[in-house]
Amino acid sequence: MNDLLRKSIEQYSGQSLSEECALQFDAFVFEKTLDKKALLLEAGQSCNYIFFVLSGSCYSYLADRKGDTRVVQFALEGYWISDLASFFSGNKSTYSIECLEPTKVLMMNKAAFEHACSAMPILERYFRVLIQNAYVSMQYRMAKTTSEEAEDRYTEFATRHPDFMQRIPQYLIASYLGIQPQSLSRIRKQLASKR
Amino acid sequence: MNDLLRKSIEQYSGQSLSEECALQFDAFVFEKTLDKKALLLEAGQSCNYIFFVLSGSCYSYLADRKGDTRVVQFALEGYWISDLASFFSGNKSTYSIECLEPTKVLMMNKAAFEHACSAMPILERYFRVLIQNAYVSMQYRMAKTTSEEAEDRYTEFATRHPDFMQRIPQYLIASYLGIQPQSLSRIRKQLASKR
DNA sequence: CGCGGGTTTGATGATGCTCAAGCCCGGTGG
DNA sequence: CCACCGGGCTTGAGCATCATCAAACCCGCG
Repeated sequence: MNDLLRKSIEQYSGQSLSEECALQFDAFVFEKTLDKKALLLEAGQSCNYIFFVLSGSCYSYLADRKGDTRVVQFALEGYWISDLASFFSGNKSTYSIECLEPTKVLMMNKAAFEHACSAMPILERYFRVLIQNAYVSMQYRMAKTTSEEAEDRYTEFATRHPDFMQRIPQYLIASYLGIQPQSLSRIRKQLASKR
Repeated sequence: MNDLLRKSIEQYSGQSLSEECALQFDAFVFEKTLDKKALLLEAGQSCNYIFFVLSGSCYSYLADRKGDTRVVQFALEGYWISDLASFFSGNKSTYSIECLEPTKVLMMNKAAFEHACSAMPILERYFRVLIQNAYVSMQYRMAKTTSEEAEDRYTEFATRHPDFMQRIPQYLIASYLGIQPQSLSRIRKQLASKR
């Protein structure tokens, strides 16, 4: 089993993963390598997999009414990414997922997910905690977004995710934060002159 | 067992609930009745319960840096509400929860939650799906909030939650949508004249 | 009747968007 | 090796949206 994944499982489940479970899990997933700009998922298709990023990076997004892309999530190594609504329901996905760099992912389909979860309680727990955390931080981010202004959102993002700043182009960060790339450029200029 | 709760469990878990499980579950929770404006939780305390609303309504909120309250979630009958980060971690809560009306809730503490989940797989599944759904719709709401403007957010909210509109004061809906009550008033005026 | 919470209305101003142009830099093809 | 191209970042000017400050209004309740 991949080391990043093992660490993730043990960290979030709070339990250690037996060799047996690790082997069993590996049978449920497979690996795929993608070029920069390749799509892991295209909006409108049904999303049949959840993806665990082994190396590289990607992001999910949707098109707003004007056709501009709005970033929903970034995923570097060690993150899961998918369109969960589509994955669980089988309906068409609303998001697309694109690679920012050459990327390696592990893929797991729904049947595998269900089997793995019911066969190994540690996994059921792992995914529950993972989603719980994601939900909690999303709720918090939402409250911040509606109450704070662009500059604060940017500085908070920058301090919470210094690793993202190095590898993700500015215009995508702007989109994620809900501001225009021009505005973000001005904000950065502001901040630079402040200190 | 309360009927609303039974329906909720059966709907989200996709399974029917045995009488035995129902009785077992009831042993894990207790009921409480609160006045309008009473607090189910005060920010800064640790949140020891998750609450299921049997009748009445309430909402969670936090104070932004200016001290204004920002609504995070509404809960009518049949909804769960809590500060999950605090509930699971034991840390101090960032949200407060207040009743909008005289309200009856079921309360379940963390030990009961863990026991119930491990004793009854249907519950583990129920809560996982519940949180999954909450996460998915939160993600979607986030994308909308950063891309659409106040009027669109309001009309979407109004059409998705007609039941909320009847019972929740405007200034709280405004807060939930991230706009000022004055602005919402003007938006409503606009919309009224449009048709 | 008067108080107070919630909603409305008006005037003004700030924040961030739009449209438009220029710049920087890495990649590609001649 | 250089010129060109294009994607991303920057800068400027004008404008729309929404926040802020302030006051009036409405209405249920003690």
